[in-house]
Amino acid sequence: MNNPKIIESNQILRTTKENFVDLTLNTINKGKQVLIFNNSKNSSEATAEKVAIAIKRVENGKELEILSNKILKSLSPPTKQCRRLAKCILKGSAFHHSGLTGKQRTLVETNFKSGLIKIISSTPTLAAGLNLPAYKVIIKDYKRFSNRGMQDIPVLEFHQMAGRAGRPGKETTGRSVVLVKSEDEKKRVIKKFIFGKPEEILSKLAVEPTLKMYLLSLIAMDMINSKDEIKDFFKNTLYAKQYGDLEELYYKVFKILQTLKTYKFIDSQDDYYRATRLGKRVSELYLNPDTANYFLENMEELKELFSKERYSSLDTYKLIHFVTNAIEMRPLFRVLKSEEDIYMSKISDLGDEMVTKYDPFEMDYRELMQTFKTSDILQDWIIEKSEDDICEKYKTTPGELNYKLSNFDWLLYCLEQFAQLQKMHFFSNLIKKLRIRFKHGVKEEIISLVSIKGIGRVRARKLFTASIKTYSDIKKVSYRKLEEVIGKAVAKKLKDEIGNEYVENDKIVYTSSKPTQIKVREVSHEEVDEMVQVHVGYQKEQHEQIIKQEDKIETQNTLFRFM
DNA sequence: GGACGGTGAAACTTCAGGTTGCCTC
DNA sequence: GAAGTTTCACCGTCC
Repeated sequence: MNNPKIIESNQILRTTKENFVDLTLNTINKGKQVLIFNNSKNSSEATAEKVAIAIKRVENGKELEILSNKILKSLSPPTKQCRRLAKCILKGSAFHHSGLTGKQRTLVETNFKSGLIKIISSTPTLAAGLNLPAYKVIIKDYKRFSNRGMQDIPVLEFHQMAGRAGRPGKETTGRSVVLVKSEDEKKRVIKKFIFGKPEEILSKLAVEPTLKMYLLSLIAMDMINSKDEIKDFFKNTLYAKQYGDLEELYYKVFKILQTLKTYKFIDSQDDYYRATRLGKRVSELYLNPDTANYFLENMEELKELFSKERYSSLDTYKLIHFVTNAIEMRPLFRVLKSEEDIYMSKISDLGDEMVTKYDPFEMDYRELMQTFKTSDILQDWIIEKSEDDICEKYKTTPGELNYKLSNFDWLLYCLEQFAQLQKMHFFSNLIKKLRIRFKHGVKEEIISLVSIKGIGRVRARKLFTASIKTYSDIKKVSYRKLEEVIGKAVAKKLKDEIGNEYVENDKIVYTSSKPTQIKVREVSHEEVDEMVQVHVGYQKEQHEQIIKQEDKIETQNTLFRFM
């Protein structure tokens, strides 16, 4: 292969797509670091891999090996993505995108800052927010796929990326390189991105869901209550300054106030608006009022679903599907072409049974398929499918899965709160249990085991399979047996803490006098219910106290602000 | 002649992001 | 628009 021809002109180097490897190697050979920006996750991984392959020798091999191991062990068992990243890390090259877990991202970021990692190939995640400067920035793609085909990224974003070059206080210069294919393209890029004007920042206040949320929270905090205060507030926003059309904004605001009233989140008297107790809670939960209303409207039906003697896994699926339909779960997992048939038949089999019925005027069919795919993924998580299997089956990544799980957990929490407010204690307990299952990704039968410190879904399943099903089983079982199941280190820790035997100088000591620091609790199925009951009772008590105080304050005619 | 494996061209598919929200120990 | 993946036709080899 010929050497790359690199022509320097202004701030742009003309080269070919393949030559980013040479550009990178040139820089790291001088002991400096490189950031490479790509337009897709796949591409950022492939780029990091290509660079890693081209690197023949690394400094700090031992430290990189340790880091590579940490990356690999950040998920148990490691996924394909973990293995790919760990392999790249051995050469000091890494990729960074939303598919990485939080832990992996932090490891990549901190070790790039410390200088151990020399190259990060990333999607635009790194351009915004994170302060990770490097001597050289390579913008491999300045176009990105959108609904209208490949489009130039915004000038502002280009500047964000290019602006990562140079490390203030450490170096006096930095270099940004953008890869183009022709002289004409080079001219266009210089004109648009280097000398062109960045886009104006526009207010999104008038976007209805946003406006609805903020309006409710402003009223709930008693920041604006009267019609005049509301008008005055919006008159002074960036939106009003930019668009000037206040009448249209006021029209929207008062239409939304009407909706919030219908939802019973606010009430009004003589053009004075106050949030109801429910409205305040919705605002505190930071939940979109439409979602809150959607939850509340369907509470009875959901409660019915679980009031039977025994509920089925299909009932749980219905609940998952119901929550998945909340706007906060958007964007949902995309349905691939090869999966369309699966979801079409799923919809024809189960569509009518779901709590949320399909309305073609509200949602398109593709999105409907996505609600089922997302529900399937969440369902697989709580029946203990491994992350690797889930990622492989649904073509997704651990990072995206975690993100969706945390969103889902928050929505379940909101649902649980509404159940409590409506005194549906049985239903609220059930959601609490489901939240434990989502937190750990486990079936109901091992909930009690994952409540023990140091026991996650993998170890809990191993214990359960070995007939060690409860806290007292752990206490009763011999250290040797425990060691066989979950390994020496964890077994020792558990026995030291909770067992009637502990390990000293590699010898098992039997005792009943060792001071135990019990950080764990035995929780059987029945006990989970009981604990939840106690907890609910306690919360109910607290809630009643708050209400009493609130009434007292209100009767004293003092402005009560629910913080 | 049929089964199998390797190869390469053509057709098809996919493509970024990730706050905050809550609770408890 | 580009890169990656899948599909398919074709060819050579082996039994």
